[in-house]
Amino acid sequence: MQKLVSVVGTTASGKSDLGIVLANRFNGEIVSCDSRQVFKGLDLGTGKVTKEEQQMAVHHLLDIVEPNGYFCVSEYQKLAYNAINDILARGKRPFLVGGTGLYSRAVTEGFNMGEEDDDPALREQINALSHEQVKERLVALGEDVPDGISPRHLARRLEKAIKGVGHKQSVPLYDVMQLVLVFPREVLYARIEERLDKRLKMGMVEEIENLKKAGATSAFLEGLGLEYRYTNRYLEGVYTYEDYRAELLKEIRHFAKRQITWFKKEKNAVWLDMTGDYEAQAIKLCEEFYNK
RNA sequence: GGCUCCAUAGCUCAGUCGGUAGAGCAGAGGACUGAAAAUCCUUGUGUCGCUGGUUCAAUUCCCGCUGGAGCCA
Repeated sequence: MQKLVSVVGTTASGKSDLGIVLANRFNGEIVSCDSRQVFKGLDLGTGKVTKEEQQMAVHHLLDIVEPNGYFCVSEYQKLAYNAINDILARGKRPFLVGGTGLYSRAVTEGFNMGEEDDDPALREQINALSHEQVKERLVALGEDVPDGISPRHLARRLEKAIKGVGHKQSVPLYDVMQLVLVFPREVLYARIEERLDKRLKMGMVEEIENLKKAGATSAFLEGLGLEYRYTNRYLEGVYTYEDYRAELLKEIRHFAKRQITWFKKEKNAVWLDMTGDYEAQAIKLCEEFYNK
């Protein structure tokens, strides 16, 4: 099995920078693993690497979807597999770098997603049902209904049950080592705040204002969450600037917490303490992994 | 200087017609295989400002004190 190093971590944990260091050190290329950076024009708000940084190492899977467009895990997985295999075929090393846990897991664990066709009509039909009705239908189909599952997840289960596409065993395609970048909580929160203010100063609000002018819908921006959702609301006059900043800051912290919860279950993971000499450690870990 | 109001969880506040108290937010933990920066779930003991009094019993009533807000001068 070919080797794949994956660099994950919370927002503002320094993934992009470390990715570039490792790619340069090991003759590698970066496969971005970020559900929002795939969109064109979402730059400051997603923390996308700059054009200059993209010169420092080859980056894949950035700017591949138009704003307002649809994108999902299965599509990501396909594209990521292609990018990784292409990099390997050219004798280089792939580095999966990004904070979208579901996407990275789809690749590192090899989710078996099959060839399920989108069925917007069915989804619409299910979305029209109440949470209780969805439960009843699942039970009627003989499916388990776990406690505390969110309405959206349950709806998706019903969609799968109706189509008869069950949960298939994952099939990993690569030998994976994952680096999970971690900061102590207080340090992370301070970094998040510092970075938000930096982005605001660099014109994040204007970026999103321009996206709106170019036709990005409120529904699209709202669905993206965080920077895009709250900046959109601010531009629509829902918040004062002060409340907008405070609210967004809080939501980014919540998001980071959810990411940590997710990463705690990652397999083949090494947690990298970012307050130490993490670059040297990461390089050493990669060397050991490649020589294994 | 006089009068009035306020003082309860990290924050904003509710409440106890006297039997030691509860919401929202924050914080913490968790779920999540085709929307994932999304979508959800769980979690609240704190000298009820301090002192004294009345009472079987006071955070709740009364006196005083301290701090804050307002009004009159």
